[in-house]
Parts: sequence; structure tokens; C-alpha cells
Amino acid sequence: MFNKNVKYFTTGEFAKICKVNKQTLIYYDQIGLLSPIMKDSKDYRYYSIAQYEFFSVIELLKAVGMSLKDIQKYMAEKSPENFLDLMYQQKEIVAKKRRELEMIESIIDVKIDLTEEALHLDFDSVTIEHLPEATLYLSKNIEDSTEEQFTKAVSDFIDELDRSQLDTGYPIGGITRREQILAGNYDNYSFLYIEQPHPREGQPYFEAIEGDFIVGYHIGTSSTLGETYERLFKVMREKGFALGRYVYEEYIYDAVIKNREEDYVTKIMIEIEKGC
Amino acid sequence: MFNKNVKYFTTGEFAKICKVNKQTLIYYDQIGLLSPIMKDSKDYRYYSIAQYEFFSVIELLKAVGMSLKDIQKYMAEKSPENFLDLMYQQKEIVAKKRRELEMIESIIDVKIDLTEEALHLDFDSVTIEHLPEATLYLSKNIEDSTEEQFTKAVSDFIDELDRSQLDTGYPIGGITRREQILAGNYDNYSFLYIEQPHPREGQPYFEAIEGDFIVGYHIGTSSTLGETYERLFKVMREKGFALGRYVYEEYIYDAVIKNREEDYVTKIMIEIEKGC
DNA sequence: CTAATGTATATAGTTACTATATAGTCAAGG
DNA sequence: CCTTGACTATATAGTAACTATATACATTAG
Repeated sequence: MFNKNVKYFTTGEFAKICKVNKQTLIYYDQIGLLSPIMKDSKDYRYYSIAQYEFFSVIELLKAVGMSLKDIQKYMAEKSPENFLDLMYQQKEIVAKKRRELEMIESIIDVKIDLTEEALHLDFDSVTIEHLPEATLYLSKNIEDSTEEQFTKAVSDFIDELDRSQLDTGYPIGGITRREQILAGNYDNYSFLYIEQPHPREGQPYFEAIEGDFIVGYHIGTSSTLGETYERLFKVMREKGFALGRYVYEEYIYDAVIKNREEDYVTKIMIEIEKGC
Repeated sequence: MFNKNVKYFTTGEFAKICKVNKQTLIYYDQIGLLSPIMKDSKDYRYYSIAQYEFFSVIELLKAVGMSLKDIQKYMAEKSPENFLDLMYQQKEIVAKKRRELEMIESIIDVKIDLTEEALHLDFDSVTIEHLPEATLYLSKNIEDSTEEQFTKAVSDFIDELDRSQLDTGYPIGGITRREQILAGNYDNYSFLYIEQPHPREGQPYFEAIEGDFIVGYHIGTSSTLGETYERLFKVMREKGFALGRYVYEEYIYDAVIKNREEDYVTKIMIEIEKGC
């Protein structure tokens, strides 16, 4: 609708309309992506307002992540059919990106909730809590695995979280079986887990937990984990509870939030059997 | 939960877990963003599985658009409070990006619809159509404006579309008043417009149109626009219709889809008054 | 024991700008 | 007419975040 194509814009004026750096237009001219409609004897560039539409499509395609080269390639063989193809392709790509951002948004929300909660925690406290039903995604069984096997299992688990979009922002935790705990083996996990607040149908390896727990916190590296367990067991015995089937461990503060390993905080949830 | 921190990964192994190029890890080491937990006498790098958590937060922050420098700055002064602040900031940024992508998605949908429609059009046809109510966002009045003023108005209009997120993907059209058309001035627009399929409350300059139109198409530059108008007027007279208040023009194919100006297609909608 | 594969460093290339240095151009005021 | 300030141009270098390549040394599998 720009028949009044008479007035030309200098590079600076056109840059202002397009809201980009003047150098960017010169660069686009150099690579042949968008050249001014006219150059005068002094090599001054002159753009027409009609070229703005062209520019704004470049911006659109850039915004969906196309490289200038690919944009240029399309521009070289323009046709309604090619444009339509391009738009259908980009529609999918943009939808995928949007879904990724939505996932990131929910991960951020989880991180905020967890950190807010952590800030109000008393890490010296030992409490008895009834934990509501929660769905966990479990790794395969890793009890008594060699370092090699453990490492492999962890990296497989991480791969699976990636592949199946199961990274919810919750920390990765470890589940230890009652028998290992009784034997004093606090680092012989049976499973790794990650909480799934919105579990999806058809996924295997999900398990719903619910029950009574002694909840306490361990500050520092795993070398002193035994002392913390002793502290928790003492409370358990005092209250007359027996050790349940599993113990759950997860980081509250880790390398992401604390610089020194001695400041890491681990949450320990010991399943208990009341009054028996 | 990675107490079994015994097995170390070489750069290549760790790169596979992180799903990045080995060189990227070397680069992160060089800039001090993520250095291996250990280097041996041969300067071989060794990473622990615990460093993956660190890496994955870097990935998250990168995904929301943070620069490595800013990530590094945060990592230098880690604390629960700083982490929380960061997450709150990023939450907003990500939400904004998501909304931008949603806008792009709807623009792409509009472009697809318009192009699909255009592919099935017969540009030689002249039809009489009742156009349903549609909301248009109008520029300020630009009738009888100088080139200078016209240019300014166009760039103001574009600015406003940007600022108020009114770019719906529909083409920018021009509205010409009946009197100008009768005088043979086909390029003296009174307003520019852009269709708003989902108009928002509280925006000024919106106008709902609805009525009977003669719809035809002009192929080529504006220099031959007169001939096309004559063709349309002939049909109008034959059918015994009178020229209504306004004529609407918009591009069907422009520089975005066609290379040569002679292939551009303009849709012309002439408002008519039936049987009077 | 060799070949293949792995590691390291150093350096150059990539994309899409962005900044800077130098020189020429233009319009307004004195 | 001249100067001043704001513009234009080109050429070159810098930037971020990798990525690729060349060269040399190390490890491992057959």
C-alpha cells in the first residue's frame, strides 16, 4: 500500500524506522540480504518505505531462529508455495520452542518454591511428618552396583530425563533400602528418583509414595552423613518408631547455590512404622 | 545424591553426558565457568558426576538467554537469596519470551491462512461480496498529505503497531475516500489500516466495517492501477451499483513473496450502495 | 608393537552484529 | 564564503559462544 514510493530514506532514517543499528543495514547490504533500492553517485544508500515490509519479514524469520543465510536462500526463490512451506515449517519450530519455554517456566516455578521453602527451614530440626502421596520417576535398580555401573546408571537416568522431558526442576534424590541403612551403608542407593508433580500416563517406573517419615537435615559432605543418621535414629527410638522400608535423600542446597561442599544441605526422610 | 563421587569422567565422556561438544567444555574451563574437579600430571581433565548438576543449571540459564559472563557473575556470589532473585528475574523474562513466541505463532497462522487463500484465488475475477464486520486499526488521517507527511505517518503507524503489539500478520492496507476515487486519485489514502481479528478493549482508532463490496485484483505496479479501477467500475455500473464511501486496498503478494514488482498483486475492495 | 582412538594446546573460522577510525558530504549560521 | 556539526561512506577490528583444524603427545585394543 505504499504507492507513494517517492520519498527515500537515508540509512540512518531507515535504521530508525526498523529500530536497528545503521551498521546492521550496511551489513545486510554487504551480504546482499537487503540492499537499498537506490545508491547515488556518492554511494549514499536510499531505502523506500516498501522495503520495510521486506525488512519486517526478515525480522520475523530471524525471531524464529532462521540464519541470515537461510533467509537469503528463501528470498532467492520466492513463491507463494515456498512461502507457505516455510511458514508451515516455522510454525512447528516455534511451537516446539514455546513448549520448551513453558517447561522452563515450570522448572523455574519449582526452583522458586523449593528455595523459598528452604529459606524458612531450620536445618537443626527433626520432625515427624506424614508425607502425602507423590509420584516419583525411578532409575533402574542400582543396589550393590560397582562405581562403573553406578556412573552408567546415573548417566542413563539423566539421559532418560532429557529424552522424556521428566526434568521437573525437583532435585534428583536417592532411595536406600532399610537393610542397607541398618548395616550402616548410607551410600548404597537402590534407586535414584525425581518427583513428578504432574505425572503423565503411560510412563513406566513411576511409583506413588505416601506415609510417615522422620525428616531431618544433614549439613556438609557425605563423609559425616553417619552422624546425622545417628541423630535421627535416636529421635526415632525415643518416639518408639521402627525403621520403615526406605530412606529418601535429596539435596536442598548443592553446588548451584553454595560454593563450598561443607555448606551443602541434604534432606533425609526416613520412613517409619508407627506403634508396632 | 552423588556420594559415590569416585569415578571421574574424561572430557569426552563428560561431553557425551552433557550432550555438548568436547571443545565447549574446554572453552568453559578456559573462561573459568566450569572447570574440571581435577587435572592430572598430563593436564588431562577429569569431571565428577556432581558437576553435571552445575552444568545443567548453566544450560537452564543459557536457555533463558543469560550470557556466560552473567552466569559466571552469579556463580561467583552464590547464595539462596541470590538464586531466588535470579529465578524471579528469569521467570519474567521467560514469560515475556513465551508471549512473544505466541504472537509469532499467531502471525504465522495468519500468513498461512492468507497465502492458502491467495493460492486459490482467480485474480481475473471480479465479485460482489458482503464482507462481515471486521475491526481495523487505523492510522491518523493522511489525506492530501505531502510526501514528507505521508512518510512520517507511515513510520508513526509502524511504530504504533510495534509498540502496542498490533501487528497481527495481516497486510497493511490503505483506505481511499469516495471523492478521491471519483477524481481519479487512487493513491491519496485517507487512512492506513491493519485488521485486528481479536481487538482489545481500550484501544482507540478501531473501526468496525461491514457491507457490500466489489472485490477485484490488480496485478503489477501502481502505475497501471487506473486500468484495474476502470475494469471494476464497469462491472459496478453494469450491475447498477453506486460507489460507496470508501475503497480498501491491500497487498496479496508483495516483495515478501514475489521478486518482481510486476508480479505484485493488490486486492481492491470497493464499497457499494445497492439499488439506490 | 602398531594402529586407532583419545587427550592436550594453539590458532583460525563462524555468525550476526557492533564499534572505531578515517575520510568525504551537506545544511545552517555567521 | 567559510566554518561547524551532523551526517554519509569504507575498512578494519572486536564481540560472544562456540566450532574446526593442525600438531603433538597418551592410552588402549588387537
